[in-house]
Amino acid sequence: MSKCGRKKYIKTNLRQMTMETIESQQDGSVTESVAESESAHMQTQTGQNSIPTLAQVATIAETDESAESEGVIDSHKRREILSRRPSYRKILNELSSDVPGVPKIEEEKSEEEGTPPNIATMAVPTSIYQTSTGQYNEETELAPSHMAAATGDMPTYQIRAPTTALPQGVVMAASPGSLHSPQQLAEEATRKRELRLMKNREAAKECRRRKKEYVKCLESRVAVLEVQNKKLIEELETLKDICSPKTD
DNA sequence: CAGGTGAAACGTCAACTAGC
DNA sequence: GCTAGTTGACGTTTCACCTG
Repeated sequence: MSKCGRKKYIKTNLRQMTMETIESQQDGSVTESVAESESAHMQTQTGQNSIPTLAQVATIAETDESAESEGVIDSHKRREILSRRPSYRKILNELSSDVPGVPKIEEEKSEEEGTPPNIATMAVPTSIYQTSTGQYNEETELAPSHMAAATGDMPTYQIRAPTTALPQGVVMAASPGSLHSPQQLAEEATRKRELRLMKNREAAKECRRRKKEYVKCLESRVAVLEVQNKKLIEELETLKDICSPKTD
């Protein structure tokens, strides 16, 4: 098995193991509350798109097993198993409204406002074009970064910070209807694709950052609840001692 | 020191949701 | 209905650490 294949295997199983762990810890005290709140969010926030129950997972897994034995892998079934959960921002923000100590995930402001340190400050032409629906989209040209940030062979691309006013040299791109030549159409398609990729790249980074924050938050919550649980157990023991004195 | 390994981060795709 | 945003999955790269 290749390295990637192994990692994939581990990742997939890790997810499954996590679900199993939550199930096996249902009788636990602290982990239960976390798992409960987690699953509650999964079920309440997404409605029909919520994470399937463990029984459902097991059922689907069984059917999958038989299907796989026949050599048929249904990607839709896989999707069902690995269905989406609500965004980390939502989960955490809801948690924060329930629990005062839980911080909210805020939009990156302080760090990301202004020019990021590794942005290449070369002049990049930025144009804004109007879509068919009348929306103004910012068309940011991709600029290969010549900074040391690029460690790999692939060039890294940086985003110019959007500006509210139309910058100099802004070109109101022609509407799709006015693009005649196939070359223009191809260029437009390429630009759109690059823009989409660039946006998604940034979105993925942001998503990962939120996920890390979310995990940290859950970990700290577990720590707090563990302490609470310990205290309550001690209190219970004390009360037990008081209520049932030894008859020596 | 070269090679193996695991973890983390990344870019991309695709499915999905929310907002308009 | 369309579009932008979100996120799981996957493949790749990079880095640190370990071992022979």
